[in-house]
Amino acid sequence: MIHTRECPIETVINVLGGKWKPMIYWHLIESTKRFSDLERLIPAVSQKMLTQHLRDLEKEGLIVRTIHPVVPPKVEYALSDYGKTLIPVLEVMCAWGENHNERKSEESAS
Amino acid sequence: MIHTRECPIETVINVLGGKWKPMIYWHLIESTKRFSDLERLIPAVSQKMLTQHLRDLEKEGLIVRTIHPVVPPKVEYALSDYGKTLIPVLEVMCAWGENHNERKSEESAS
DNA sequence: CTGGATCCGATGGGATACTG
DNA sequence: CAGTATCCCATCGGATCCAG
Repeated sequence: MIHTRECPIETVINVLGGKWKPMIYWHLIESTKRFSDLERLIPAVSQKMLTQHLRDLEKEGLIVRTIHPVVPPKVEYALSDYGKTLIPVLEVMCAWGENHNERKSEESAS
Repeated sequence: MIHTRECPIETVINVLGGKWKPMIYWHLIESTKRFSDLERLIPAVSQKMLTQHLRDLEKEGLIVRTIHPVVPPKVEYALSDYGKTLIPVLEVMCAWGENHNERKSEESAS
């Protein structure tokens, strides 16, 4: 089978490109979170998008979804070992992004 | 003035998030390019999106647009000094993206 | 608590035609 | 050569309602 492999940079953008994916991922770096935790930590996200983005990240193998068979339902999301390999990438992106925001602030203040 | 500063990772995604922006940027790393060069190098991109993405990248200060007042028109696009600071970020993203694509290829081959 | 289903507006991007 | 203008469709994301 022939893979018309996409540009690797686009790959990263596809993986993190959803509106809330970076923030979801960011919170999971700190620790495992429940669905309701993420809702609380990211108040502006809708249930629909939170669910959808979590499914996307899971499908890419970056996070692990654990269902505890209890009542009421308890579902936890955590970075997979593989997902953790993205952390250094995030840090580099983050550093540049912060600098870029600084730059735009100064420019609008001039 | 208060800046509600966006997540730095989202900043990077906003800057590179257009469908063709990574590829445009990638080609400009190698050397200055004319509009028609980019059209030739990225055959699938429409004139509209190429123009729009180039304007976006210019607005962010990453590339410089130079108009040579000659007939026929000649316009060149080049990375700005500031734009070059993104190169290391791109390389990190690219490395991870390649690995991720590999991983998905293997998984679909199993 | 953790979703799924549905509807709807906003945005992104493609196709085509036209212009200095 | 290097665009601009217009129309159109697909996808994204928000709001709301429903369910195990």
